Order: sequence, then C-alpha cells, then structure tokens
Amino acid sequence: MDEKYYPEKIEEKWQQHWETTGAFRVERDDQRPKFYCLEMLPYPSGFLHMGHVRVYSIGDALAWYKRLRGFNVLHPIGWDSFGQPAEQAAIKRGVQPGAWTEENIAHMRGQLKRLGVSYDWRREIAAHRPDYYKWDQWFFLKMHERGLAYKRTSPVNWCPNEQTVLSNEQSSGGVCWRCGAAVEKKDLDQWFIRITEYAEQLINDMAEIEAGWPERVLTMQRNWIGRSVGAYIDFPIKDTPAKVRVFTTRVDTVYGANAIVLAAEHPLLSELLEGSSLKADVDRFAERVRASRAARASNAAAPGEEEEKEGVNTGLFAVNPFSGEQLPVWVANYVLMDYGAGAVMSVPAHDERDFEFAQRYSLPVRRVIERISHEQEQIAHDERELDQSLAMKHAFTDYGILVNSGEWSGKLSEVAIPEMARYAEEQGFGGGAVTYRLRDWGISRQRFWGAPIPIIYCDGCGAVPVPEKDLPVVLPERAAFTGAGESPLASVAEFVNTTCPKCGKPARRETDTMDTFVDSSWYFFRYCDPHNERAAFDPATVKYWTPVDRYVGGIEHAVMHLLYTRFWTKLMRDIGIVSFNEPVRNLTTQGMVVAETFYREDGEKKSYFNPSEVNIERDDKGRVISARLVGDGSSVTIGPFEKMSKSTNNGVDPDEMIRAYGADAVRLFMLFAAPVENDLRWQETGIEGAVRFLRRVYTFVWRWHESLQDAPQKSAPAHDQFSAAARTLRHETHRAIARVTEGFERMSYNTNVAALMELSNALGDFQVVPEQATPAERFAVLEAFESLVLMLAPFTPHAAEEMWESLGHAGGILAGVREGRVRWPQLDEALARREELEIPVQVNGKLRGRIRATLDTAEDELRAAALADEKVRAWTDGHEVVQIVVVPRRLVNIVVR
RNA sequence: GCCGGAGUGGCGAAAUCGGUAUACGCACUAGACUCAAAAUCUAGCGAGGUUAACUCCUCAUGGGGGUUCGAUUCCCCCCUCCGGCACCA
Repeated sequence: MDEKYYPEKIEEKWQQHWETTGAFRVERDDQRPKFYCLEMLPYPSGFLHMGHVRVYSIGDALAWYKRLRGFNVLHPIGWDSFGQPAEQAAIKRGVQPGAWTEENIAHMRGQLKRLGVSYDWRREIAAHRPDYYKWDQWFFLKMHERGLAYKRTSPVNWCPNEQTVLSNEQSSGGVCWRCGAAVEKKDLDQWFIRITEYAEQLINDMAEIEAGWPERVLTMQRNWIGRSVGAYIDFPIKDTPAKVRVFTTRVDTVYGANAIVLAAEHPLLSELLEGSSLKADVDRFAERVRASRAARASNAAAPGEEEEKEGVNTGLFAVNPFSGEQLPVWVANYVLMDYGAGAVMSVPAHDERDFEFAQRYSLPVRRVIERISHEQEQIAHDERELDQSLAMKHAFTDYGILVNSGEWSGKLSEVAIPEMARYAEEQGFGGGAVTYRLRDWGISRQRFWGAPIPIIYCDGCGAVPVPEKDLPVVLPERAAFTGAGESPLASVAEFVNTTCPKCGKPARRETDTMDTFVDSSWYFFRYCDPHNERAAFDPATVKYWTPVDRYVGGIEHAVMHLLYTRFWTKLMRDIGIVSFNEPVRNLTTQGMVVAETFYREDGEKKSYFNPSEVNIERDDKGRVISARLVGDGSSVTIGPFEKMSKSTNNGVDPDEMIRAYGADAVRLFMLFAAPVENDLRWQETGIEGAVRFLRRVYTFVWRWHESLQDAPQKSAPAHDQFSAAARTLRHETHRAIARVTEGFERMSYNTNVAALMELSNALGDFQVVPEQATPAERFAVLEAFESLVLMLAPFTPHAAEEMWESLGHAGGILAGVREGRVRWPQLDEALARREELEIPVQVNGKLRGRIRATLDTAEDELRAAALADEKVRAWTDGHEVVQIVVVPRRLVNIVVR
C-alpha cells in the first residue's frame, strides 16, 4: 500500500489480479444458492457512454454484494451486435459490417474492463456471430412448426429514413423508435410472430412479477396489450346472406344503435356493394381516408389533434338482432380495421365518438341508459321526443339503468351486459368476447445486418423452412450496400440461389432478416450455457440459473424488449426447455444521465458548448448567476439539464473521467448522486467529492494499518475494556452495517454511500493516535475498517481490494469469500442500538424539550421526566394536562388545554 | 382527453412503521496552513424574527381542506412538471 491514493495504479493492479485469478468466473453449483444479476446488453457502437457506466455500475454493485453474501452470482455481458449502425458504416464508408462490429466490441470490452465491472467474460455472447444467431433461426423454425410464425401481406410500419419495416412497438406514437422519423404505411409481404396468441398470458402472468417490477412498466405493458372485455354481435345485412360482426364493450346500449359503421378497409364492403350505384362513392371515400391517414402519418411532428369524423352512407341496411330494427350501414374514418371487428354499432347517446358522428350527419340519438345516482350528471333530454339529438349536448358514457330497451329495460348496466352477451350466444348471433390492442409482431427487416430468416421459396413447394441440420443460414461477408429499401441480401446471388430442401429443385432464399429484438429476447438464457453447439442451451443448466433475479436497464424498453422477452419465455416454456412463465423476477429501470447545457443563439440555431469549456459563476449563496467560456470569457446562456448527446454537446467521455479520477470515483459518484430510478445530473464537482471521500478513507487506513497488525482479531474484548470513543465508533460501525445491508435489499445505493460516508466521518472523529491505542481500541478501529472496506467493495472494488490487502488479508476479497474466510460484515444489533437516547418532548405536537433516557426506561418514568423538564414546564404550567402520549424509545407528547 | 409518476434548502437528495423535517454530498461563507494559489483541515450554512447568550419564538415538505395527541407520510379537492397511450368501440 502506498501512502497516497493512486487510483490508476491500484485499478490496474486489481484488474490484472481479477483476470489472472479468474475472480469473477462462475460455474453451476447445486450446493450454493444462485443469484442471476443481469444488465441490458449494449449495442457495440464503439464507445461506452455515461449511460452505460451507470447501468453497469448499478448491476456490478449488486453482483458484488450478493457474492459477499455467499451467493453463486452469474453476472454476464454480451453484445446486441446486429443492427443499423454497422450497415450505415458499410453504406457510408464501405467497411465490412462484421469487421466493424468486432472492432467496436474489442474497444468497448476494454472500456468495461477499465471500469472494473465484474463479468465472467468467458460467457460473452454476440448476436451477430453465427453460433448465436443459429439459435434465433432455430427458434423461428420452432414457431413456424407451431403456426406461430406466418407470412402475410399487410400494411406495415415503414421508416423512410432507415428504409425498413418496424414493429408496432417500434413505431409507437407514429415515429421510429430509433431515429424519430415519421413512420409511413406500406403494403408488404412480411413474417409475423403470433404474439397475440399469448396476449392473455402476458396480462395474467403480470401477477407473478407485480412485486418485483416498477408499476410504471407494468402499466405501460398493460396499456399496450389493451385487453378489453365485451361482446361480439352479428348484424345480418338486409336482403343478403351476409352478416357484419361488431365488437362492443357496451351491449347494454344496443337498443340505442342508430347505425352500423364499418372501417374503410372492411373486406365485406366490396362484396356487398357489388353492383350498387353507391359503390363508386364508397370506394372514393375509402381512398380519401387512406390518403389522409398517410398524410397525417408523415406529419407526425404535429400529432394530438383528432381528425374530423367523416363517413358515407352505403345504402345498405343491417338488422339489429335484439330489436329487429333496421339500421343504415355507414363507412367512416374513425373506425379502425385492425381493432376489434373493424366495425362498430353506433350508439350516439352513450359514446362520444358516435355522438360527434351523429351530430355531423344529423343521425338520430336515442337514449337507452338513465343515470342511477345523483352524483352522476343529469342527462339533458326531451321527454316528448324519441330522438334526443337536439336535447343532448354530449354523450352519457357512464353505466346506469337501461330504458327504452325492450325486455331489458329496468336492469342495471352491470347486470345487463353479461346477460345480453349470454342471450346473444344462446340465440346464435354473438357472445361474450375479449379483444386486445396488441397486434402480431412483424419481424421481417429489409436489412443486411441481421439474422437471415431460414425460409426457402420453391416454385413447386412454396415457402419451405430450412431443415434444422442446415442451420445456421450464414450471412455472406459482403453485399451491395445501397441503402435502398430492399434487403441487400437479394443482390447476393450465392446467398439467394439454393435448392429446395423438399424437392431439390432450384429455389431462392428469403432475403429479409429478423428484427434485432429477436436476438435480445432470449440472450440471457444463452449466457447460462454460452458455448453449447447442440442446443440453444441445456435446460438443466438454465434451470439452475434462471429466472433472472434482478434485471437492470433503461425505461425505453418497457414495452419493446421487455414484452418480447416475456413472450419468448412463454414460448420456450411451451417447447419444454424452460419451466416457468416469467423470465425476470425483479426489474430496475435506471434514469438517464443528464448534464447541463450551454449555448449561444446565432440567429435561428443554437450552438452548444461543452460543459468543459465553460466556467460557472455563483453568488455568495451558491446560486449560479452566469456562465462564461473558458477561452475568451464571453458569456453563454445556461440551458436546462438534458440527456447527454452530440446535438446538445453536453456529453462526457467515460474514459477521460476514469483517467482523471479513477473508475472507482466515477462509479461511486454515479451511485451516490441520485436514486437509481431518477435522472442523474452529471456534475464534475460531485465526482471530485467522491475522490475526496475515497482519499480520506484511504488515508485513514494508511495511518492505522501498521498499528492494526497486532489488534485482537478473534473475539471482541469485554465491554468495559472499550473507551467511550471506541464504544461510539463501534456503535457507528454496526449502525452502518444495518443501514447498508437493508439498503441493498431495496437498491438504495445513494443512502448506502451516505451511510458509509457517515462511518468514515465517525473514524475521523475518533481522535486516538494509532501508536497509543489500547488493544480494545485497535479492535474497534479494525472492525470499523474491515466493515467499511467490505461494504465499499460493491461501489469501489479496486480501492476496497487494496485496503483489504493492507489490513492484512492476502489473495483478494472474493478468494476469501470462496474459502469461507471472508463474509459480509455481521451485524450486532445490540451495538447498533444507541445506549443513551434523547427523547423529544412535545407539547400539543410541538417540540419543546428533550429528556435523556435509556432503551429500557419505563413509560411512566418517561412521563414523569417529561413533565418535570424545565423547558416543558414553561409550556404546561397554568394549563390542564389532558393527555400524555408516550411512545417508548421515541417521544412523549403532552396535550394541554 | 385517458392512465401512471413526481413536487422537500441555492442544487442532488434523506426521513419505507404516522413520531425530533432537511441525514449524506455539492455549492457557498469564514478561519487555519501557505510568500501565494491549489490541495487539505476546522467551523457555519432552510426562511424570518428575537437575545447578553448557538437564547428563544414563528413559519416552512406545490396550494387548500380533512382524519389524528401528532401528517413529507393517510384521505378529499386543486395547481404544476415529467412520462406513457391517443378516434381501441
């Protein structure tokens, strides 16, 4: 141990030690409890950013903690290495995507090692390597076998910028999840995965993870899946054998229907209107709706506004199977083909959209629900009229009591809904039904850099799956990278041309590749058994390690990745290779790393300055008053804190920070500065504080480490051997152990670091000179140091290792744990408790005095002491004491009148 | 519009059982050390008032109301910010 703290030196030393001793390697061990600690794998862009540093610091802290608690910890990392940027690099600079990707991985691996993250690197996986994507293809075949992968032509989400298809999840809000471009609709023949088959399970199984996942994520998934309970009703079309199926959540309002409204793309339309004079009108209208939707999509910058409701009467009539009434059939732009049945019954009195539509086209409004409670809004209506279109100003959408509804009149909505659905079923014209907003997952991508979809097209045999024995279908090294909207693979003749596995005749390969979210749907299972050549993984090995005990990653994957991987797990369960429903027990979504922005406005656009180029000036209260450039002292505008990015020039390079302050300080600051879920404000002064703290602890250890060589180690000296100062120190030590241990259980890292700082402050307050310390004092100091250092290991592993060694322990912390010599500091609850208490005394709830007490001062003693206290008496004298509340060990409250 | 989450010093935050509001850190102020600066160390640091006195008082956890001996914490209403969804029948 050097006298001074040289982070660079000790970090290199311990990284080397970990590497050569294989400190972080793990194997399955049925004798020990396992813990699977997982962070979302990065895309190998080439450079680690601060957001990465944050996730991996969070995960690593937990991994270290669990190891120190005796768990067999699986803590792996890999690369989400298929995807757009590699292909962009190929288009722009002509590099080969594979080589570009491997170089990036090599660089980032080095960065992660310099951060000192405790991965078992032997388990590293990368999505773009054939030994990995072979199994993507295998899973695809399994789904194909089960009818869960299918091809269909349908309007899909098309990103004009990236020239490829996106899934619904990736184009949520009408914009591309990656580049933000407005998404267009395009008709393409695409492969889909039948995730909707699992919609019900995806909703129901949330019960299993509710306790461990953020409410926010579950809510987002629930909304996305959009389960809706209602009924189908078939309305016969007059004078034809056809029926129009309608989905509604409000069968109870069926007597109020004034029309049946179809989506413009409804397949029945062309059939029913054959030969009708109105066909041309309807076709023209459908075309307009399509055009206007496309226009709105490309104009996604200004969303929000709902489109004006428009429709056209088809001249057809439908028969309400409940009432026998004839209803006109309309086509309207507000009915969506891909939700429910693509058709609705319009009930303007009780649905706002239908109301708006009815007003626009002067359709009758019939009230069939009456309020049941005076807390509900009074529905304006005209008793003399059946049509309320003049009286009602808006729809009444609450449940209530049925009126004007034939035999159902007088029933409550809640009662009528299931009864009417059952009736429809008995009569054969409908029945109860559940629909979902979730649609099937489109996985075809017109890209090169992804896993080829293992399908061969044969003129004779159709779409034939590639036989398992022929996997993987390997990507060629090169292709013509034009950036145009067709898969580059299509131009690689030796890839495309093959023979049909069935008939042996010449055939062509599928040239689309799979969505990269396929790769990440199951990657953490592969970590358990990463080199298996015969299977995606060995089920028994996976059974030991999974499910993931804690998963850390960004909120941006709340719906996409986290929904897909839940689905994939259920699929693997159905194949029989996994034995549970949910892959992730506990989920942590960390906040963004944000930094101050500085800019100057030159006319229209802002030019941004990096925080390192700016000096901040403050007033004497510490408030920021201005910012000036380091170079010329000219002033710049202080902008808000924003996510670190190139466009706002507020990024900070992790490597530079590690070089300046050390990996430990960077990590410590990241975990201390904010709770894990919050956004984290990057502040260089904050990281300086972290170094200051580490240096202080290090200095304390240096000052004491020789005197501690002969400290009593095995058992604590008797209580009366300890000086008052030593007793205080021991109390602080055990209080910190209690707090930090508890903090780890709820991922409260910021308070954990605070507790460790307090312990270090307590060591600073311990003024005994090392050489003059009594054996008992040495014991107390050693106990404090050992506890502090071990509890620091999850946050600053290099510094902890160095100090642990200088406290007389050879071989590294984890070797000690493995050999049973080292374990997480043991809490002595008696020591953690305060010996003497200060009990606050309130009068009428306001703090008026304090009395001294011990842990077992009796209630009546506390009461008497409180009443006798001089300061308290100033508030009670002359008043009548009405009540005295005594909370032992906590407080006394005297109520006076 | 609907559904979530949050609002506490100059700033990041703490108080997970309804019991001393502001732990810990940053920034700031003063002092020590120094020729000087940095670093380090020591002390102070919610607002306002008050005292010979670090004495004591009042107010303060977005605003208003409620429950309670006692509310940052529980309940109701409102405001603001952030996020998700957005004609989903």
